[in-house]
Parts: sequence; structure tokens; C-alpha cells
Amino acid sequence: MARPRQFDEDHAVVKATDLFWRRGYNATSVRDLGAELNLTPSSLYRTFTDKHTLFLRVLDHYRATESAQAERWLESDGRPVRHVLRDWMLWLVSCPPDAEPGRGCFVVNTATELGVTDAQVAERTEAAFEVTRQALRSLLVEGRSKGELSTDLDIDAAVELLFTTVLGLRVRERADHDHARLTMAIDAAIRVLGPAPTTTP
Amino acid sequence: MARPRQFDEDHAVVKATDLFWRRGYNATSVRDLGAELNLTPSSLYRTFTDKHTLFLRVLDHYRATESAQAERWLESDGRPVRHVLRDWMLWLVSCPPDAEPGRGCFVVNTATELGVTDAQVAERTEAAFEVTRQALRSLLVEGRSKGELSTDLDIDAAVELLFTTVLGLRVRERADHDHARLTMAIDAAIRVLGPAPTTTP
DNA sequence: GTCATATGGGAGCGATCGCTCCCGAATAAG
DNA sequence: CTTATTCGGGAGCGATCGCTCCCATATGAC
Repeated sequence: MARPRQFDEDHAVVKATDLFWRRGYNATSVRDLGAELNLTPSSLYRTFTDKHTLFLRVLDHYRATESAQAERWLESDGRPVRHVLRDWMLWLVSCPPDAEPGRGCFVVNTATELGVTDAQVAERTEAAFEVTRQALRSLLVEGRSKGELSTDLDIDAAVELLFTTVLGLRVRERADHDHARLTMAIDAAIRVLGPAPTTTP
Repeated sequence: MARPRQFDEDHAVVKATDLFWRRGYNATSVRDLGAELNLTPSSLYRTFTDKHTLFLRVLDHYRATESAQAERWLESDGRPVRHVLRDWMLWLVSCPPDAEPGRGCFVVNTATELGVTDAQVAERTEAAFEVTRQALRSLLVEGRSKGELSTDLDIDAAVELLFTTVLGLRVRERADHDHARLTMAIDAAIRVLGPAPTTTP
């Protein structure tokens, strides 16, 4: 009934994510976005309402892709939970070789830049954090039920520490810290889970 | 030989720190700073050159106060290192009751907002990180020499994990996470140091 | 007092901000 | 075909950005 779009809306969101991720909310202008997405201001505003709404959508897109990918890493297909955890954390701090270094985590960057001042943003970052926390918890519960973790392990405490460590790792990746040191931190974090229980003979 | 200042330069830096800390670099305008410091643009620029230079000075001020205060927390006056470490981490995540919640750590906020794009800023955030890391290391070395920590403890690894945890805690404080959960994470982090070695009878 | 010097105050620079409006173009419904 | 509707493109809105310049003012050196 009218003229169709000449651009892919989802593709535009992907490119907007890249820009917001690298520069943050305040440092990314609508004109920057327009140039990156090949969108004129009119098209951008007609499609995404305004900058803030686009940012919320970008946050949702990020959660639906990156965070979902993290969940996939944590789905152990029968692999030892320590290996699953280690591989996931290593993946978290390994930026793709083609990408510029130090993008960190978009959710962490957003949470620190905007704090809790923006309710709609805070709601989304908090949800993303909670998903990660629950994924960690599921993994540990599974590890205990499989006998890989001691029944003495305080899972609530371990989840809190691992989750906090993950956030710290994301900051350090953004700050371009030495990968070897991040690996040391990761291996030390794994050791928090204690030695694998020996099956009583 | 000329007209003297009517404002205290250091006091202005303190107020600027408060503003940059809460809002970040990009979201803080020169006019905001002028209003907060009771400075006209001309005085502000004559005194601090420009916004970026003032920001660097604010970063240095923060390191000289907050980070120095952290170092003071870590100077154990013969107290058990586990207690020193725990009290310090608890202090890190406890915002002053009068202040608004969720300021986090100015260095962490800056590092995540600006990444490594700004060389002068990155230099300072990195130096602040290194100070914290070395303070942690000194504390653990002292703990080992006092026999409070096992000689089997891998101090390098423990430092990396504790330092990473601290950064994560700062993010979570900024995100206004539940204090009880942060305390759980802290206690779990302390347990990384292992049980106190029993003196062989 | 006289003069050189730095200050506080404020107007205002060009540029950019987020955003709006208008118009010709393109397409689907009738 | 005509018509209704949304599109892409772009000019440009008022506001704010970082920053500069000018000037009356206040002080120390002499």
C-alpha cells in the first residue's frame, strides 16, 4: 500500500549495536548512526522513534545475541562443568582477531556509563545480569548433581564470586589487559570450585 | 602582582571530580562544571586549559585520594590479612549513606566509558589499576610471611583473581546490586586464600 | 597614586546536538 | 489509470556543545 523500505531494519540494528558498543551512549550521535547505517535522519526517526528508543532496542538485540551465545557456551553437553566454565570465560575475554581490541561487554559498559539513572536501561542491564547469574547457577547445580563438584560447595556463594569475576574480566578486556593475566584469573576462579570429589572406593 | 583568585583551585577540582564521577566524561558539559564550581567559562579555561585537561587532573586527584585511601585500608597494622582484605572490599562496595547510590569506581567507570581510545586517560587508569594490584600483592606476600597463608598458595594467581573480583564489585556497586550478595562474593573471594595453615605441633 | 597584570563576568563564536518538517519518488490498493 | 501511503533525501529548527574574546575590576610592584 506504500513504498517499501530500501534497508533491512534488523541489519541497521546490528550496525547501531556496533557503534553504541564501541563508543557508548553519550558519545554516539544520531549523525554518526546515520552515517554508519546509511540512513537519513528522517528514516532513522521514522523507524526507531528516537535515539533513546533505538538504544533500548540495541540493548535488547545485544541480549538476544551475545548473551544468548553465552548461554549456549554454558550449556554443557555432558562435558565437565569446569571445562565448560573455563572455555566460556576464555571466550568472554577473547576479542575476535579481526575486531579492534577492548570493546568489553556492552551491558557492563552501559551499566557503568549510565548507572541506574535511566530506569528503562537499568531494567535491561539488570535482566541481562540475572540471566548470566542463573546460567552460572544452573551449571554449578548440574555439576554437583553429576558428582563433579563437592556437596560441601556453597553454590550461592560460588555463583556470586564467579559472576562478579566475570564482570571484572569484562572490564579488564575493555581495558586491554594482558590475556595471560586474565587466563590466570580465570584458572584461579575455577579453583574456587574446589577439587573434584573422589568417588569413594 | 595581579588580582588574586577568589576560588580555591583544589576545591574546584574536588567538585569537578564529583560531577565527572557521577555522570562520566561525555555527559558532563563545561557549563555543568561551571555551575557546580561557581566558575565562569573564562576562569575555568584560564585555570584548567580545557575540559580534557581538567578531566586528567580530576583523574589524578581521584588517584591521590580514593586510591590512596584504598592503600591505607590495605596497610595491615599487624591485623590478620584476611580481615584487612575483607574490610577493604566491604568498604569498596559501601557507598556513604548520605551520597546517592551507585557511583562505583571513577577509574572503572572511566576505563569502560573511554576504553583505550584516549592514551592519556588510559595511561592513568592503567596506573591506578597497577597500584591496586601491587597493594593486593604486598598484602598477600605479607600474609604468607606471617604464616597466615599457606606457602602452597599461588600468589600471582590469587592477586589476579582478587583484583578482577574487585573490579567486578565496583561494577556491581555502580549497578546498585544487593549488598548482601556483594558480601557473599567478598567472603567467597577471601576463601580463595585457603584455610589458615595450622602450626605444626 | 600609577601602572602592569591577572581576575570574574558575560556575550557570543562556529560547530554540533537531537530532532522535525517538507517534498519528490516509489509502490500497493482500487 | 488514479489515489493513498510510506519511503529516501535534505534543509533547517532551537538548543547546547566546547571554547574565545572583551572589559571592568581588583590587586601587588614601584
